[in-house]
Amino acid sequence: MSGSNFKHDLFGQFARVGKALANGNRLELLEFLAQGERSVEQLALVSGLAVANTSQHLQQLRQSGLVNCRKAGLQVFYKLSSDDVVELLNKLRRVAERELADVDRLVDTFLTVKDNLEPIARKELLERVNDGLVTVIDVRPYEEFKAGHVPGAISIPLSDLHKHLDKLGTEQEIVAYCRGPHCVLAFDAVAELRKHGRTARRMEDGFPEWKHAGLPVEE
Amino acid sequence: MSGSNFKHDLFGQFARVGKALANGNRLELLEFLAQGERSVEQLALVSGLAVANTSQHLQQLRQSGLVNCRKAGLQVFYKLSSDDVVELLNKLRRVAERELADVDRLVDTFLTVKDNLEPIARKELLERVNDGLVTVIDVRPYEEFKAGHVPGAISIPLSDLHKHLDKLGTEQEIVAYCRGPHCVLAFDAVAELRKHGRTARRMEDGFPEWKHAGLPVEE
DNA sequence: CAATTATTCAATTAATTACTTGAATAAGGA
DNA sequence: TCCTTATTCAAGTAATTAATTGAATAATTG
Repeated sequence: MSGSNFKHDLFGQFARVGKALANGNRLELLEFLAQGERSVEQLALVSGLAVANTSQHLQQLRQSGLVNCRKAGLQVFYKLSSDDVVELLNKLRRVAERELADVDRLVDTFLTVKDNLEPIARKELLERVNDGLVTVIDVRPYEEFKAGHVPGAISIPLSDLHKHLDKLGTEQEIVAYCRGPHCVLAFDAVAELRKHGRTARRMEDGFPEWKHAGLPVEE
Repeated sequence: MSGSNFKHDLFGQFARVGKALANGNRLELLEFLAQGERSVEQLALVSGLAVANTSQHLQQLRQSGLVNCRKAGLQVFYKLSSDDVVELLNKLRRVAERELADVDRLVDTFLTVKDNLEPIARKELLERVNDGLVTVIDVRPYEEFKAGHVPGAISIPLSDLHKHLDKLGTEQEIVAYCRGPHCVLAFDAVAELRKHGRTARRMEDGFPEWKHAGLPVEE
């Protein structure tokens, strides 16, 4: 029986799970799913992928056993299939962060996937703004800021960020926001700020969602 | 800097590690490397890949930070870059196994075999060896046996098993072990032995784990 | 120095994967 | 019943990846 291909099949099966982790978009979907159950549409929005494409990625994840789904009315909700998957993602993230930190052009301080992904909630931000604990910056183009913004926020379009760095102290936490969950302006702003030693996070979603949640708006 | 899509880069970097895990042959190489440092040639031999191909896989693994290497004379020795990698592999294995257990077509071939081949725990084995109740066979290549093995075990490389069948009586239980939890040598050996009417089981995990557990080793 | 050896490089081919597009389901509401 | 909506399917193209081959590097040995 020594000529068997059990071995080959076995590692092939392992690799199916590996393959599921081999694509940045799928990893992003998994990270969002780590926060809870989500519909296909939500996931498409947040990842910036086409719906059909998102659906296909999700099916791959399902076939490799990392997620499962339930249908509720018109929507299909996906979630991670077990805590093992969360742990697997954590390990993967740790290895990626630790190993790529030295080698790569992306400096260690901002290759922290989780921090970049875990934005500050709107309510928490509102409290902190009221207590004067954070500096909020609006990194959208000035026109959009003028049309309405989070109270107390200052306008620093991403392209001008470097000019305003000295205004932003290293003590107080900085929170950046932009157009919404699939806008990357705030991601890049946070990366830039961290590179210069500031403590920075993204705000949950973006201004449209802030306004839609009925929170105060300044014009 | 601000023109770059940081978010995209972030997950792209993250996926580099995922991609390294996306191929059965690379996973097999990693499993062997989990046992310790190995030369390219050794790895090629054990995995059945061409040397050039092995070398290329190893370079991919190195670029994703999972392994590193040192040159000693003519040879290049690769090893896992940290314990985090071992943990990552363990998580991957667990998730993959859980998935294999319920769903798949491979269930018919490999997994039902696996179920039939419930391994014997190391401690239990040790007791039985001491009481002379079992015959322990080491089915790894002779070189590996020579470098250290379970006390009292006899070396029967899988490829030679058929020649030694008559030595192995039908009365006493036979326990086979190999390199580790995903080395299939012992699986195949047990399958072969059972086919010939012997009572056979695998030992839990393999020799590296036995040694690591602080159990006695014979050289 | 020439020959040997282990490994890597470079170029080719075959296979797999990602994304897009437009159509098909399937559930719910008008 | 027909319309709308969320999701999936299927087909095509572009891009990436795996394996093979033969040549190129280095370190060692005779």
